[in-house]
Amino acid sequence: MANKLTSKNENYSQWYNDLVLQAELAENSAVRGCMVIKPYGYSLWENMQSVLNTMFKQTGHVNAYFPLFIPKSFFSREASHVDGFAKECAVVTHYRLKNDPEGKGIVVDEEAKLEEELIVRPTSETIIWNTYKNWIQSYRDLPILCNQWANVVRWEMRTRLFLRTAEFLWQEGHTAHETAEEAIEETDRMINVYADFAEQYMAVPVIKGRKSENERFAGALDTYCIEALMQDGKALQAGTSHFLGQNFAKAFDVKFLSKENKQEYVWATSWGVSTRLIGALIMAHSDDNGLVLPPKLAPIQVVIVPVYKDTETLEKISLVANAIKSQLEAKNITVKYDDRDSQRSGWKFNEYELKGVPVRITIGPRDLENNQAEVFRRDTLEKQSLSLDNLPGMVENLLVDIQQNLYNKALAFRQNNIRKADTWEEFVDILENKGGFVYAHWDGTTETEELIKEKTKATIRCIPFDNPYEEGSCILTGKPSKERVLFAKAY
RNA sequence: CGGGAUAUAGCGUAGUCCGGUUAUCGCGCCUGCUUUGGGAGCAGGAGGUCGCAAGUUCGAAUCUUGCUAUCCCGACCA
Repeated sequence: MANKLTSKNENYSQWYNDLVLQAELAENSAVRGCMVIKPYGYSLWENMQSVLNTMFKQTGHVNAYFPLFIPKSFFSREASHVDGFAKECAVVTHYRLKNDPEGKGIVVDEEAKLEEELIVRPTSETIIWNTYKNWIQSYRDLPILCNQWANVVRWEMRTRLFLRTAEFLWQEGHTAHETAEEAIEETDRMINVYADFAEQYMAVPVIKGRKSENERFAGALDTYCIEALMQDGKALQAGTSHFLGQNFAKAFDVKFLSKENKQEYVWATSWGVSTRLIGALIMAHSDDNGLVLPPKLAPIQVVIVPVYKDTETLEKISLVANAIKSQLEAKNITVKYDDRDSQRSGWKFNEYELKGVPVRITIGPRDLENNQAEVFRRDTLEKQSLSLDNLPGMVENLLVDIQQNLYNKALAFRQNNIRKADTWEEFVDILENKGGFVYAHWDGTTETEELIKEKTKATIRCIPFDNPYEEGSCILTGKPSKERVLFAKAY
């Protein structure tokens, strides 16, 4: 028998890790902090990419690709950008190896030292703005609305599968606009696209808001984000959209001739989501039986498992199973019929639960006799026997139902885990004993934010957009405040 | 980069303090038979530079030194 997943109450971290590994999503690679995304995990990512691409196109964006390597000098043009990323960059210094003259294998050829070191992109603002400079002369060239699907490298000290790996996959959108208003509108548009994706496809409810100055992206004037709550009560930043102002335009000298025949710097945004979303998906919905995937993103939406004693029975079952498969596929449902003889049916039940397949259809001799099939839903673990006559329609509805149920469950969990705190004692008590988001007053200073982080490990996740005006006093310093902000311990 | 710990088969481990026959056990893998409606049972089998290097010793997984890697806690972070 394979290892059972450990109870998440005992060790959430271990639970998560087992889940990622056992559900065949990913594994640690030979390279420190990097991961191998296995076929099943990658298929999930491809589904996410496909939906996001559609949403990007609907909002007028196009895909493009920019270099992996960034000359070191580009990097240092925007001062706060360097500060933010310098400590975690992988650097290429040579371009050739040679045989060791002392016969000890392969060594770096010191003669092949690069004149200027290349940085493996931790994000692409600099190389893209250096390129945009050549694309933009007139207001007629604007806006530029490009997105890039790429890998990036950030040499983090501590890593975790999907949540924080040294190399990760993401998309990064980089846009250039004539006016600040237009750029802010774009920043806002994209955070809404991300929120819609998270809620409607991932079934993960998120809170949209603005980052505090301290948590802002390196080089941005404003950072919008979506924050999700995981089942262990920790928050996860699921996506960000930045209003970059004219910082990068000035650093890379990107000007355009306006309608008024004046040279002006362009206004910029950038926005991105990464494979971290897979981590969010895992931690938001899964249970001790394994992964629970929302039907809209699941690589396999329905699996059919035969139960049989002899090959003759299997043949009969296969006739029925393949017919059901075709009917479901006609409704654009992804179906796998697992008729492998090398695994027992009980083994398969567990396998597909572990992989989070939303619906399983079991067909055995009993079902053949009664013209029915057993339908199992992953989210509630409930089984019911359904007549074959209207099975495809029922399954189609079931998938919709599961998608909605997952969202409702996650939303209810979040509502139960947002608490207001009005005193420091209350604040600390919630963070230590209950977890989740704490909605509290803050005096608006970075010093106080840092102090709170030091004392409780909680950070300001965001200042929600729909925040009501409310007079109050800072949870720590007692200074006046006009609105509450969302605190939480975060991944 | 600071503090702590660990390294034994594909994975998880016993043995290390106190050196001594053929390195323990479970999962997984292979073969055969019986099984198949919730991770099958029995029988047999394959698989090891005990992280790397040097040293002490008649003898090292075990002791000493150096190196490397990984994990946990901090700092950092999508």
